[in-house]
Amino acid sequence: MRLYNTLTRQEEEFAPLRDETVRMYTCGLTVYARGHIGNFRTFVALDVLRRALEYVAGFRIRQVMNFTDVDDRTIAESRAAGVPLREYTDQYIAAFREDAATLGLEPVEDYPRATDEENLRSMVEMIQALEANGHTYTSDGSIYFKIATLPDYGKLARLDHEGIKPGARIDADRYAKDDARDFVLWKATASDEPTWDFGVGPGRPGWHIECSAMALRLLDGAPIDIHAGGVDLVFPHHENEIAQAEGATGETFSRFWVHVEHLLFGEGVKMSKSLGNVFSVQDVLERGYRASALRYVLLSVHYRKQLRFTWGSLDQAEEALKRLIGCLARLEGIAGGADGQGGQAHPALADRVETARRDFAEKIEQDLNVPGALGVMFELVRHVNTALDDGELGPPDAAVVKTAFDGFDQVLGVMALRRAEDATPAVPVDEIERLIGERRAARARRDFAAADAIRDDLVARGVILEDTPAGTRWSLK
RNA sequence: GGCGCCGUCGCCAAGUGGUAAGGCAGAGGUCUGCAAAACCUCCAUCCCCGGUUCAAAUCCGGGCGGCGCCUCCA
Repeated sequence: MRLYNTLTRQEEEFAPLRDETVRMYTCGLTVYARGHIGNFRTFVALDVLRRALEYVAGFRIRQVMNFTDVDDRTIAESRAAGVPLREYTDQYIAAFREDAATLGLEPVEDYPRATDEENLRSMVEMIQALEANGHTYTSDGSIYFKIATLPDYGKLARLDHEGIKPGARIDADRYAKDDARDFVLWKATASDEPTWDFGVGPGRPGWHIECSAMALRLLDGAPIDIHAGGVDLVFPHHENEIAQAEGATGETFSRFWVHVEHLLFGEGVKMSKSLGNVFSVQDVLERGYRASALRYVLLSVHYRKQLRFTWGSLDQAEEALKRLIGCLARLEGIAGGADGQGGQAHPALADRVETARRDFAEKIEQDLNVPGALGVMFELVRHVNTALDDGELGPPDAAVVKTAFDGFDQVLGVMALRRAEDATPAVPVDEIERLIGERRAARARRDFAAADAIRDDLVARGVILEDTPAGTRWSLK
């Protein structure tokens, strides 16, 4: 598996350090609001990374994704809502889980929250280690990281001191800092804010410390294999995570850094809560699009390129997906078909399938070239459809092809999602089947008006009927 | 002002030195009670200008355009 590593700005061969198990930390949401589809672009891309490492490269996975449930925003919003912080963030964690399931994200092994006591304690321990190593100073009760004490500070983002934008609002804190880029580790809190006191004085954690501490605590120490997140986290968040973890332990924090590019909305500005141009997964669903189409869109651009999202892209994805699912449905009709006339396998097709499997894996192993892999899959779709049209594809072939598609979807996770959606149609399945039976009878007595009425009625209720040589097939709009 | 990424058919998007994958849309055809699906055929020389090379969308230089980071942010 080759992966682009932000640390070296190069593609490198990846393998886990220990036990064939990938120890991966993924920055999750700050839960002051529902995540938007830009956030989920990252999460879907990292889900594909996880699946590729698991099903293509064959590694075991131990992945941690955090929830930042304490910061200026969460505190401010929960206070505005008149709800305790924990209770306030609970609802957005629940929303995340719902959206993640809707998009078919594989659950990761651990979803720690910053405010869980064992996590706060490990943050305090890390701060104490940093103090012991001389990387900190205190100002107005807050503890800061002094970047001047770490010679290779900036190695990830590659920003030098002169790169700081003149006039930028670099000193947002009320507290005095020695250097504009010094950052807070533990923030002395106002009296009416949540406060914890586990050894470095009363206060709350700075944003960056939680990830360093939780990654090392939950992934058995440095170095972890992969640390990932959206590109906007490169600086300052990930740079500061490195400073904290390496300043405290003296060891490399993470071997690989993977960053997912932004999703841009419409004419091309990033989707972000602060810009107010956000749409959630639920918003997309409410506009009548399917989650599977959204996942497809999110998948269809390489993860290191900006993805320009438009509503039209969902329409295109929907059509592409129908082509894919249509082929699968035909295949299953053959595989389970009573009219299967037996066991002649087609070596030419078997070769095609084998080639496609190999090419697909090759694309994925090349820094997750999902669009390229989709191309491979669609070429196979065409060949399979042709064989199907010519009646040259029997049950044994169908099974082989079906297995290949299942393999593709272990990585893509989009067909299974589609299937799950179709499993719960608005019209009960037995009613659909009864109506198909009635229509068949109408057609048999050449009462096409009645037959068409049944079909039209079902279309109006979101169910599409298609007549094939093997019988009538239904699918959801 | 500093750093970085990107610019491929009407739309989306792979390809990064050997002569342009795939999806959507479109045109014509086959099949079909109709419809749909499917299949076949057609549909680009890669933002511009220079350069390197036997050979460049792919490398180098210069433009033009877009976006991101430098500040909370996936």
